[in-house]
Order: sequence, then structure tokens, then C-alpha cells
Amino acid sequence: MPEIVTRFAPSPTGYLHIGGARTALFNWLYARGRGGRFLLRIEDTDRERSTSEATDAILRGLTWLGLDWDGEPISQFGRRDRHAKVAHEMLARGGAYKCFCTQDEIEAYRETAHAEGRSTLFQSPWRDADPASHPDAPYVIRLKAPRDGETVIKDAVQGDVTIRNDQLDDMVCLRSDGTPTYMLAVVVDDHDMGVTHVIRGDDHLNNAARQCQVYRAMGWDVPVFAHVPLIHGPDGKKLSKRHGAVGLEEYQAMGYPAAGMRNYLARLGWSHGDAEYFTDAQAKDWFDLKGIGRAPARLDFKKLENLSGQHIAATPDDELLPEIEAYLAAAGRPILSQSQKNGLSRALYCLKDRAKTFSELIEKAHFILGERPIVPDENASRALDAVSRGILTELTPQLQNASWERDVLEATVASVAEAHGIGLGKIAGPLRSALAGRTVSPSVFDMMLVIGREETLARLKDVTD
RNA sequence: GGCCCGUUCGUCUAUCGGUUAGGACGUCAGGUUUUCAACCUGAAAAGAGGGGUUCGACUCCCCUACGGGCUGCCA
Repeated sequence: MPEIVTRFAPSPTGYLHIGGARTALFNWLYARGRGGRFLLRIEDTDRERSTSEATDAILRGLTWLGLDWDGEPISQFGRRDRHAKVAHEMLARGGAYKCFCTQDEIEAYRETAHAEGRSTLFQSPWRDADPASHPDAPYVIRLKAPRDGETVIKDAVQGDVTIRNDQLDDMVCLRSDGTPTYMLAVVVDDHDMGVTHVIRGDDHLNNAARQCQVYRAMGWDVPVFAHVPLIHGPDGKKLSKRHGAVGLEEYQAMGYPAAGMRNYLARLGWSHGDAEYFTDAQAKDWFDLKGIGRAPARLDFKKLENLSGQHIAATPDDELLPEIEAYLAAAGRPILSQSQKNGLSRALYCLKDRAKTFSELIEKAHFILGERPIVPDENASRALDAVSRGILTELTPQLQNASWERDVLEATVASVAEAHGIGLGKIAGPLRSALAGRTVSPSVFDMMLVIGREETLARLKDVTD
């Protein structure tokens, strides 16, 4: 069994699209789960639109998602000489020909074809021209695609897809300026890189037929294709900016942990029985092309949140803190001081099972991160009725004597509450407000343990005074 | 326009000719009420429509509708 080689080949024209991230994840899982290699190729042959900033953003995104690639990223543009060489080789083999038509001529051809209701696929008059008649003018190299018969794409996801060859025109492989087109470049690169499995968006499904013809023209082995359906927005339309977040980095900035993102993205359009929550190891173990669905999937933030929350809860505290700091940086939020970090790391144990995102975790950590003195917000103040205020006053000296074991704390507070003929639930709310300054926070007892005796008493005093 | 792909609860999906069509998220209703969160229990919720094939179709075939993609010297 030869080694599995997959690749992710984004074009650097913007941020890393969430759909692209999933495609990368699928390729990564497939290779990593089978001891294969996962390569990265930047498809930057479009010099107009490609930027190094976009390349950086893509690498950053992949790194954050935890998708490591083997070797250096390959620049497609850097391989243009090789592409040109292959184009000329096809020429020599008779699998391609020089076409001297200008773009205006082609456009005119399409217009009249359209007006006459004929196929607008361009048919070059140069296809079978005698080389002796070639003018000394700029030309493109076109694939001499078969006009009869059909091309069958054996797709691991879509099954056998048959396309009649008369639906495919002679695509341009080498532009008149000598640069390769994408269609040529992908095939040459995938072949040269030894890619065995091409897992990509199904927007390339039709292109695959043309690419097959290039493989044939060169006598190369065709890789296994797996065209996965695109991700759609919640309304079922193609995912675009109007749906909100489409760039992977936006998800990082919203506070989703990378592990949750991986889990969610893997599960979107792929399934392994009823498995919903799983680890990377399980995903690598289970991932296969057969489990990929054929219908486009819609983004569901609720499910993403749920999975994210589970992953945050499952992450060890010491790994969580760096991730939270990375989140704060990505979101452009204030970084943590050393004392805030110390406080937060002590509080993580009781914070992490209640946060679905890092953003939510930070919000719930208000009691430890907030400025002192903490002022109860409007809702909290309302909760502090006369009775609670009295109880809090009475509680302060009690807590002075209490040990800071959680169960002792509970018992202490409970006894005071009971003395007032009131359930602990009734006092816990106001108490929590007093300690945290707002209504979102972990258990009041956890808070006391985290912020310590001095701080707790000081805050109670603040409120009851 | 032509060609290609798709269509199971609101969402992600299981099913691979015979199931009370299963799970998860979300939603709703209860429970614990020692708070928030969590947790527990329960409920509502699906095979786009129409034809076939078959003893029997969500599963196979055809048509329609809808959605998406491709149709560039973009990738």
C-alpha cells in the first residue's frame, strides 16, 4: 500500500474561509489517520489577486486550527517554468495545440453562438491547423480534448460522474504570456507532489473532468478524487459575508477553542455513526471518505457552541490559560496582568465547565478579573433587598470564623440562611451578586474559594455598608 | 441557456429493500430548587412532490420543483 499523500491548496486572495478550513481538516485527518503526508500548496498563479498578507492569514489560520503540514508550503507561481515545460511537452505529444485566437475573437464567437442558440463552448480553428500556417503572433496552448465519448470521474464521494466530452472545450493550459493556468498547474503540481488523494470542494467537480484529460494527455496516474459539498449559511444559500463570520480567524476571535472547531467542522458533512463529540485521536482513527455526505451542510452556531463548551471543559487547566491568552490577543481585548493570570488559573476549575466559548469564560470570570471595588450592577442591586442585606451583614463575621473548605462554607451560609427561615437559594443569589458584581459567575462557594478570605470579606463589606 | 451534483425532524446526521425511521444540537414541559451553570425526565419534530420497479421502498429508476456548482488567457 503506497503512502497516502493529501494536500490543501488555497488561493491567497483573502482570509482562510471556513469552508476551506474544513477541506484542509478533511485532508489532514485523512493523511494523519493513515500515516500519510499532508502538504500545503499556495495557488498564487493569479498575480493580480494574490497577496502575501493572505498567505500569512491562511498559514495563521491553519496553525491555530492545529493542522500541521509536512514540509514547506509550495508556491504554485514558483513552479511556473515546470508548468510551461509540461505544456510544451503536451504540445510535442500531440495532446495540445497552439491557438492564435485573440480574446476579442473568442468573445465574438461566444456572442454569436449565444445569439444563435448554439453552445458557447469555444472551438478553436487552430485545433487541427498545419503548424506551417502558424503566424508569428502570440498564442495560447490549448488542450486537445477528445470531442467524442465521455469522461468519467471516479469520485470517492459522488460516485462515478459521467460528463460527455462535447460538453468540455479545449481549455487553455498556457496563457499567451507564457504563464500557466490553474487547470494545468493543479494537475502538474498534484502529480509532481505525489498527491494520491485530492479532497476538495465540489465546485471543482466539473473541473475534474478536464483535469483527467490532462492526466491522460501526459500519461500520468489519476489520483483518487473526493469532492465534498460546500458549506452553506443558515439560510441554505452559499456561505458569504452577509451570513457573518466566514473567515476562520473570526471564529478564533469569537472565542471558540480550536479543538471544538475541529470537532464541529469534522462533523459538518461527515459522520461516523452517532459520534458527535470526539477527540482528535478518534477523528483521525475514524475519518474516511465513505462517511462524507453528498449534500451541502449549513452552519449551526448552537451546535458549535455546545461542542466548544465540551472541549473547553475537557481541556486541562494549564493548557487552557495559553489558549485564553491567544483568544484575547486575537479578539483585540486587553491582555491579562500577572495577578489576573494567577487568579484566573485558580478559577479555571470552576469556570471551564460553564463556558461555551472563551469569551463567555472571561465574562464569567468577572469576579476575579474585574476592577476593585466591584460595584454590583443594576440587577444585582435590585436583588439586594433589606433581608438579604441584613443576612450579608450577619454573614460577614460568620465567614471570618469559617474555614475555607467548600463544604464548611456551604454549611456556614446555610445556617445563617436557615436562621432567617429562608432557603440557601434565596441568599445565594444576592451573595453572588455581592461577590461578583453581576449575575453571571460560577457558584458562590467556588468564588469564595478562588478569591480568598480577605477579598470575600472586603466585598461583602462593600455591599453591606 | 447547456452540463454536473444534491434534497430524512428547525439544524447536523444514522439507515445502506422489510426499523415504532435512531442519535445529537436547538426548542418546549416537568424535576432537583442549596443560587447561576450543570444535571435528570419527558414531549413536539423528518424521508420535497409525482410516477414507476418490487410481495415490500427513505433506500433502486424516471419526471417535476427547489438548492448548489461549472460553463474564463480566475482559482
